[in-house]
Amino acid sequence: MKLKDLAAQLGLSQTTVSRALNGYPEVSEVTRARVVAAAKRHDYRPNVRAKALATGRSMAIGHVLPVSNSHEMVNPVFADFIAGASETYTRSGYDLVLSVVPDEEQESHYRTMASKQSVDGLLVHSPRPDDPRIPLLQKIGIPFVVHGRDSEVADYSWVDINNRRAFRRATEFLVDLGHTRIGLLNGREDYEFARRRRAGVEEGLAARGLRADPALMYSDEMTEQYGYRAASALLALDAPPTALLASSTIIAFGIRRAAIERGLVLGRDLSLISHDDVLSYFRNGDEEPLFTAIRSSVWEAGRRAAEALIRQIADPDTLPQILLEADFVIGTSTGPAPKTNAKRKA
Amino acid sequence: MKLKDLAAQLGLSQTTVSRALNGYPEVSEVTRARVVAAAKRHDYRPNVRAKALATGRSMAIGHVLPVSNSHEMVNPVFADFIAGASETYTRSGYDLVLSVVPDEEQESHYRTMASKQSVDGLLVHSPRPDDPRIPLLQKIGIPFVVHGRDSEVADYSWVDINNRRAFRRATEFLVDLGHTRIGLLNGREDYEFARRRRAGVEEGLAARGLRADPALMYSDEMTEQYGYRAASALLALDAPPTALLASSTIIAFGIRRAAIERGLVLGRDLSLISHDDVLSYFRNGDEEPLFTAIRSSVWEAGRRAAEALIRQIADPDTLPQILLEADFVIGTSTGPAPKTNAKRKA
DNA sequence: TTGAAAGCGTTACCAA
DNA sequence: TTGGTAACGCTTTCAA
Repeated sequence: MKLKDLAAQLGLSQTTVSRALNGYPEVSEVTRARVVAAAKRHDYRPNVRAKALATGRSMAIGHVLPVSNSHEMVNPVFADFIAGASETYTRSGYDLVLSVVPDEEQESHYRTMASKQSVDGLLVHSPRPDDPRIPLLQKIGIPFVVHGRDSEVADYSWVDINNRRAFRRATEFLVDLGHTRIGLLNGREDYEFARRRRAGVEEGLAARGLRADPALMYSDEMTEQYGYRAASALLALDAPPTALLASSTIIAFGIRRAAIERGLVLGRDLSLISHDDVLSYFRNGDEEPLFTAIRSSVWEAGRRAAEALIRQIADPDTLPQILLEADFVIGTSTGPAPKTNAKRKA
Repeated sequence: MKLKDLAAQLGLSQTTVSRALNGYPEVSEVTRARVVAAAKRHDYRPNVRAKALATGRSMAIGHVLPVSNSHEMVNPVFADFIAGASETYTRSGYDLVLSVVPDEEQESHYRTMASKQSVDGLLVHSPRPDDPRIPLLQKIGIPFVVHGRDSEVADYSWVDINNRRAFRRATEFLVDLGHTRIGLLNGREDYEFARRRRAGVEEGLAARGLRADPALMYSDEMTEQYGYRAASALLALDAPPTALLASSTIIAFGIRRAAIERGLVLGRDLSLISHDDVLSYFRNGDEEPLFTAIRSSVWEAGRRAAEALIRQIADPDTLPQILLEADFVIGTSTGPAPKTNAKRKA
């Protein structure tokens, strides 16, 4: 059933039917009611492609997920973020066009999307410092919202986690448990989020009168192997850390492996806190565990980003804004610092 | 730059330019070369919407992810599956249109997609037994591939994990470690995958001369709370299980919580194997840990599903087929059965 | 308040 | 091997 047929059925012109269905004011209410009823009766749905061509709007929003080829893997937080966004899009009649693209093809992919005109707006994930995608999109003039941000001051709309505060809080939490040697297994510090996390750790230590020990701080691509190797190195030190902060779940897997190998029990011999981690809880035994809480937060962030983007598409003069700065830390296997420093063997 | 402009520039008709660019044979190679060069020079990209309208093909494939409202959450395996699919789509020029839809709106959502004609094919996730979506799609006549399957015999193309064999193997593995009381925290057994998992466990026990104990088998919506409550109940038994099989990562979280609360150490006091789980490894210390392996498998499954779907779109007469029956089990915190049955207190 | 007709940017049919 | 022109299904301008 297409517009033409429907119009013929009703003895009206396509124009009128189109207007009636799209809520234009210059249609008599009597006519509109008739049209709407008929449309419902015949289960008429406009062909989106034709509509898109005619209006110039595709009613679709693009999300481009970067995957590092080095470890071909999707960061799990994206799933919840996208789910939240999708929910909003569906409600507003937008489609979500997802593409998973290797890091190095990001920029060309954005160009393609823009010139194909297949989406009305874009959601940018995982920005890097001075990310070239951002000026590119600004130049192209396509509305976009960034999940994360590429620098301290950002002149675009973004949604982010308060990485600095989260890691500061986690650090203070550990110090208050009695830990004094706290290691950080960070992501690559040429990413803004990683810099902010490191800054948070340093602030937290300073706030408790401790100094950051560079020997306990690692930074690299977030892989399981990295977590394993770095943790192994740290645990082999004469004065090994009693607590570790991991910048991702994946890294935490590696840490876990290293700990198991040495016969260490997490939470007793070694405390572990991992951001965007879903393994365990600060608050043991709560009915609403933290891992549910964080996933909901990410979900919510996706929702807000989507809303902002839709608003921006509708009104391109919308000013850039901070949409959400969620504040959470997820803990896994934390406990007080052990009384002795004795290294254990597997 | 549109086709018209490009044609004008070249002093050719739109028809010829279009043909040259789309690889039609009836264009002289000289002309084609000229056209291709000019297109590249002007960075010409056809408008996908116009193309879609003209061809009737939208070059997009829809994935509809179900979320249960009860625990608003996305199953993490979808992320890898979709990433794999996306990779394939991108290479073939397809877009991936993702929608996350509450369970109860699935069917109407599929109808909408079909009548909007916004996608050329669909990927169906999480089928239920006698899933109404499947006859619906068959009736509509839109190509689709199912991630999972809704019954023992399926007359459509699907990709799935060999749930039965995986759980059978896991069970045998545990028995061989000396476990005799093995609990199962299954998903809802009105899903085919859960039935198959249960069958696998029963087969595994039978193969080792043991009988399944219904008192050790639970089945419910896969939530953390369920995992916690069921595990707590099991661990409070006079003869508690020494090993548990969890049907999902989320359930394993709950089990972990229950175990911690009772002071049990996983892998020593209680063995835990969880399907689609990424927490730990059968093969401790391997350089390629199993959790990487499983994610790659799921990724690969997505890739294959996508390829099959594209093939089916190109040739609607393609016969339904089984595309992959991946065979793996992921273990977390497994170890030999404890010598004593003494219950420990937290 | 309604309708005719001209786009929107392609592809595809039919002639040349 | 090329080109003219009618679709594709809708919106939107302009007239009535």
